[in-house]
Amino acid sequence: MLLDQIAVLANQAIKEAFGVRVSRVPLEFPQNRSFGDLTINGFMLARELKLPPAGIAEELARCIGGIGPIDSAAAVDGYVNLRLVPEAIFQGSIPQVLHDPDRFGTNEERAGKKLMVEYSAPNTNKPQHLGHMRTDFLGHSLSLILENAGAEVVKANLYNDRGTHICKSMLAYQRWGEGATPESSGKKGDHFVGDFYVLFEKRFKEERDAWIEANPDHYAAYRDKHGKDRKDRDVPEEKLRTKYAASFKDEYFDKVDLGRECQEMLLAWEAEDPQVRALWETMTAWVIEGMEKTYVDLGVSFDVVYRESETWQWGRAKVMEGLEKGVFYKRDDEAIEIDLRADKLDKKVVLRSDGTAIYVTQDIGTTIRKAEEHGLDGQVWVVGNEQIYHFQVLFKIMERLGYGWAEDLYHLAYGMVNLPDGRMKSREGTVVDADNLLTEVAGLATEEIKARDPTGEIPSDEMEHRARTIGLASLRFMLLKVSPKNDMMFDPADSVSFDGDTGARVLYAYARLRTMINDAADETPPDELDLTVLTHENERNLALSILSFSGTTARAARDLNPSVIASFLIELVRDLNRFYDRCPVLKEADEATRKARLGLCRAAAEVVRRGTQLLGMPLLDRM
RNA sequence: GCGCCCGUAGCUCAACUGGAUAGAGCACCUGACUACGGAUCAGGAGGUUCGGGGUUCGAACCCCUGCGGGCGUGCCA
Repeated sequence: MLLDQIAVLANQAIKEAFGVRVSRVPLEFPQNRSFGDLTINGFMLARELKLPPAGIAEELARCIGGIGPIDSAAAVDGYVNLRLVPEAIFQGSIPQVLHDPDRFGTNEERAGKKLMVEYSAPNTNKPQHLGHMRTDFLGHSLSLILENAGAEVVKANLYNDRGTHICKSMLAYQRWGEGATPESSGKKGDHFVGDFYVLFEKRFKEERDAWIEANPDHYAAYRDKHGKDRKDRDVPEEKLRTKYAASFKDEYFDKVDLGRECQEMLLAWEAEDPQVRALWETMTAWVIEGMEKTYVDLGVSFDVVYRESETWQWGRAKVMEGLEKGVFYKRDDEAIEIDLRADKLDKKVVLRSDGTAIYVTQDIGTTIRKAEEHGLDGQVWVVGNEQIYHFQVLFKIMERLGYGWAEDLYHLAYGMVNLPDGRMKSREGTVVDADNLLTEVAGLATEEIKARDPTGEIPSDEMEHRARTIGLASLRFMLLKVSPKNDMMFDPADSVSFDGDTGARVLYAYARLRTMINDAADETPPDELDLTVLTHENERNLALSILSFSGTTARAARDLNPSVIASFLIELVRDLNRFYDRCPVLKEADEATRKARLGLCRAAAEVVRRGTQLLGMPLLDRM
């Protein structure tokens, strides 16, 4: 590899000039290309060499200029800006890519590690929405990025298929479903069940409001207790009402028939009541069937699927072991707890006083089981940032239990997806449904394709295929280009824009390359190309962009961050478009130049393919 | 109350974790060879990086403080 070679040369120069080798040569692509092709950061070297940066840069520039692929070196403000021999840049990129495209851009960042990535973790009572799409895409892309970094990755999903929320839709169906099925109603299973979940919430609210109406004293009591804030001022009536109503969710759930029945149903489920279980089996199967269809449409997949209905009891035995080891202790009320205050966390109950499991109990069991079953070196959870505290607690518990791999557990806490008019609330129907969104975006892509196909030659099934591919790629790219940890804004109107920094632009660039390569029908082996004819700045920049791919994939793996790949693709595509604009390929008269440029195009196409592959984006040969 | 996260161009986001002149896209303005596919390219305008202190050769990034927003703080998930 060219970059490795330069790093070695630089280190030799450092040895000659300063008498010591450095642990890592800080070789970077400069943020501004006018500085040079590559740059060595003298400030970084200064730390290790304990000498002033400017002096280091000047000395190093003197030693290294003109050696091998380095054409010239200039010391500027503590940096050593390198200008490379053009042929080295092209030889270092084009044949490198073409000889083994699938190897180009792989790295050793996670070599030999076996890792599990858990993502999606849906509730099996409603269809997926935009928020799920972020974890679906992030988790899937991350798995690909880690594999590319040498890891063996197990993609895991966990269906949250038990609990109160599941009983809600079951109860609503039991009461008002009239024996309908997804087939009889013509709905996808997850949507069918989700509608009953919404219906439950609606009816529950009605019953709750009626109950409040009939029991004014109850609200009065609540007001007496919560009506003043800490500074003894009156809480505004409207706000108090809202809080009061919200408190029904748990505290007063059993005051309303529907709520009480829901709790009874959960108990019946846990007691394995055959009727309840039968209903549960049926409805869960409907949802899962619908959901798995959505996964196919989204292009995500899993190697193993856990179900909470199976895992929820796994943690008990582990908690008991921990109790014996003294990691946990039993409180007076029989609840089992851990005190994490020494680690800046709080006390946390890990098993209820009645011996039943809670969320952490389940996760304690599942985490250990996963590690043991699959012999994992580490685990990653792609879960929203509202659960940061939960994972801090979980990881600390693993550490206290003495698992060596505890330090290789990582919560990739992604931010919320907001809409222009606020946040999504499933109860208020302000969610963006995944299936609908896919269809909608595909529809808009169809318009764009038609606008470019005035003769209407594209057959309808091909049209459908292209539209869905463009739509999916656009959504993937849009959700992945933002740094995972940050909250993001999703404007549905923008999601269908095909100009600018979009997935469609990347697809377009690729399709353009493919048709060009096809039309050329030139299979000259890379070694037979005369690359010395490539002299244009735009050719050079494109090749440099290609060279930066490996560093990018390594960084993505190191930081568990797909967005750096997205940024890379945007820059690569920009360089590509600039290249096209100034450097004719098929129309080029000189045969050697035409072949060399075509080689550059073939290499670029492979890198676009590799990059999009890591984001899980589908591609098209024609658009 | 306490804890964590965030605040960068009108809008949506970057900035390789402390390094050069803070960069893209959208929107706005001006241009481009009858276009190897114009879903493009060239250019313009747009910034006190929320305010105020500090740390150092150097700060959007670290520390303190104030303001604004989000999320947590369950024997819920």
